[in-house]
Amino acid sequence: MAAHPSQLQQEIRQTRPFRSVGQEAVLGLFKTADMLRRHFGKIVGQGGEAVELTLQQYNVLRILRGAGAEGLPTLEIAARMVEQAPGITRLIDRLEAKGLVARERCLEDRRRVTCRISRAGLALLARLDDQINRSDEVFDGVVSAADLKRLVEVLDRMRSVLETK
Amino acid sequence: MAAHPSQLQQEIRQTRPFRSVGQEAVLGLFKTADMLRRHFGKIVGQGGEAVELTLQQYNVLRILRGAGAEGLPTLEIAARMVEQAPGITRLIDRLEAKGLVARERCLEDRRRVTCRISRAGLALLARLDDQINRSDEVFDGVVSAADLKRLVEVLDRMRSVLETK
DNA sequence: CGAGAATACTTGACTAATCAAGCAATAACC
DNA sequence: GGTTATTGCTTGATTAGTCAAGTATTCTCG
Repeated sequence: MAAHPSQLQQEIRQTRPFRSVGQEAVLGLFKTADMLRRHFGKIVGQGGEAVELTLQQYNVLRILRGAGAEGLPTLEIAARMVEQAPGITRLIDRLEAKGLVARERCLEDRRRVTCRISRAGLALLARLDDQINRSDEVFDGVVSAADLKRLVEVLDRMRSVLETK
Repeated sequence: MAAHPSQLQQEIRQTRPFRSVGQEAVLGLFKTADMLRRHFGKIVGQGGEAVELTLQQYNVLRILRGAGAEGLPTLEIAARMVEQAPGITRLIDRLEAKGLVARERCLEDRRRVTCRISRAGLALLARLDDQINRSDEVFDGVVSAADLKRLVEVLDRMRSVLETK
């Protein structure tokens, strides 16, 4: 059974078959995520001039836009990131240097630093919204809504397993 | 419908619902891949001493083990990587420095550099095999083989879309 | 066979990620 | 109220990733 090589096998020019579906799923996940990262990275990384963002920086701005005027402390941002960011301080340093985020020490708890998105940050996000929203729907027509929903559920279960590891 | 927040929404502490299933799938993919990367990265990154690997370095070694004694030219390795690696030369530099890979100029075409895995490289992979194979099956019991297969297919379709972008 | 294009890397300069250690502010406990 | 622990970052050192430009070798075609 399954004598012909899978699509992924061809993509990475692998002659031997995968050891298991589990392995193929893991590698497929890596490769798909990598391509997606590059796709979205290209969008946020071409603001021209000095307003190029990395995906992580973009994620911070999105989180801060969602948080509104009261802002969020640094580590709360880290906790909300899609991808872990141990270097959150310097990540935000760079956003502050570009004038996209403002920081100030929190008065109630002086250990904390409250971060807020600036007007320039909001403007930049607004400029990117269209392209990003369109890209979020890049799979429409190729993968059905039902399949996407199943995908989301499977990914949820996968992360539950990984959380404990 | 869907009044309660999704698992992913809770994970990233997002109050607003996602704009679409497409968006949720993309973010879920990023987050799952990030967790998987860290999980596998921990395995290959703890060889102790000076034999710690990154996932990318590990991938190169796996490719070279598969290629056998005749080895592979540098850019052919790059083409076979699961995740793109523009810095392939220096990636292999580091493997060579650790004595895990040997390189030599190809005689038929002197532009090429043939890379081969060393005995030490093979030994290192052998030491990691068990843990990696077990991790490839980390989802067994949580995600059915049928679901994994569907996942693989959906990911294949996603990458087909992204290839042209 | 000789000029120009293409291939296969390599290098330099810069940016970003990672881990461990450190420091100041607050909380918890006796 | 004084010590200890915890929290919330910050910094330093190291490693890795990215893009553009450069070099050597081979290929193509008149």
